[in-house]
Amino acid sequence: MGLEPQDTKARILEVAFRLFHEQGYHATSVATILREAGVNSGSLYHYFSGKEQLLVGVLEWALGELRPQVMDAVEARTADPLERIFSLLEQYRDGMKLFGCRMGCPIGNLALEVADDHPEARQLIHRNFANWAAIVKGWLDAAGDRLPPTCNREQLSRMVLTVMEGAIMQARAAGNLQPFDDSVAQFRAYIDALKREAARSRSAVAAMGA
Amino acid sequence: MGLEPQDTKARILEVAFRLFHEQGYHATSVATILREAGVNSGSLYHYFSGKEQLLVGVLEWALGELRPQVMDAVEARTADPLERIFSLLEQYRDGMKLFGCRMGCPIGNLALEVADDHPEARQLIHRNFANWAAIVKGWLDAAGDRLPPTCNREQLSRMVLTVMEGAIMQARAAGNLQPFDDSVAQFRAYIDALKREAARSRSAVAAMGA
DNA sequence: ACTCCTTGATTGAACGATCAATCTAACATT
DNA sequence: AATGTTAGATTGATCGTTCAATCAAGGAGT
Repeated sequence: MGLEPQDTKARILEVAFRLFHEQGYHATSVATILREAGVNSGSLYHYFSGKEQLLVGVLEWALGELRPQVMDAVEARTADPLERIFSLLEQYRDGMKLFGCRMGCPIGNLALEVADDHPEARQLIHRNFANWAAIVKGWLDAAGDRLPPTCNREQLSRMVLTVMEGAIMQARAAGNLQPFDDSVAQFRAYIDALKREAARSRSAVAAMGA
Repeated sequence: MGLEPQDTKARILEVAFRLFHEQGYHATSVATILREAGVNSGSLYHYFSGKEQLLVGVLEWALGELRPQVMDAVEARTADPLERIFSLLEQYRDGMKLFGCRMGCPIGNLALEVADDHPEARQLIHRNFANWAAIVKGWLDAAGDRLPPTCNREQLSRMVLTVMEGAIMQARAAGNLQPFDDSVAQFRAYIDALKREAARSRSAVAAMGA
């Protein structure tokens, strides 16, 4: 074929990622991956020693996809660092709406399905989460004194991920976006409270300086 | 046998619930359920038309277990309605710690694994969540004017579930409880902010009345 | 008390389908 | 020729499910 050498492996990874996202890990058969990727079993087992290592490969691949596929779009669309958080949440919301409140977060799904049984996969899921939260923490840092000086921004960045994953889970169960919107509304109320607290802190410092 | 008629069915439900929780739905084979419950396949298919209907049975059974197995313990241990929320979160934390950050919430796991494919199961998962959140909303209502009058308590009760599920997911991925504790700490900061706001609102009303 | 019939529960071997994985042979490029 | 890659039939195990047979228990009729 006229395809370059690494093309088959990339196609396997993309298809596997998509199918794991759509159906879950256990519900996705190797045969289905092969069929949809247009690849024979020999090729798959040439690149991956088994289904479990394919999962590992997918999670490693996902690590590199987060920034270009998700975060760059958010940063391009929204300049304000705090609003970027809600822009990110809205982007996941759009995805949910597009798929009829299905599928949700590909990493989150795998976290609950395979984390207990596959240590290597668990570690990579953790790194995907840490990667996600680290970018959000960058935005929180960029917010400077718009957040209170006492605010633990690493903690808060994890909270953002918590809200997103919990909100998605409930939206899937409900079959509609209301639990998602409710959670985001409450989280915005929290951020607003933090902003007001920071404003009081700033004016107190200003009064001190005067 | 000396066993009453419904004993076999109950044993199947309990074992299936436990195995779905430990391993997930797809990863649990009917054969394993049969073996661990000490039941033959014919008996299972006498009570349930298939694995999918067994899942439905498990979710219906879980509906009735929430209050006696989970919520009653919280209400007995903690009287203050707002603190009951954190007592509930701590109870799930204890469970996670006991199992080495594994398993997590049985309903949450099924939500992400089967909600898309089994409409009847999705609806029951939703009812389990709604049941959980409704009890929490009862506590929020009982908090009276310790929360701001503008506070949407139904929204907030969903937020509590969001925090728990998101926190559990990250704790499983990390293999430790820090993301869980971080999320709860942030949520406590939010509740504290709401309490302060309510206090300001009360004193304002008092000033009006004076 | 005795037999007959029904009912619901249980047994466990067996089924076809599908699972992940393996194998050898062939292909492409260098 | 050597190496890396692909083709695709094939393996044995396991999957969810079926089904004819068995068992225990309880009326109904005599």
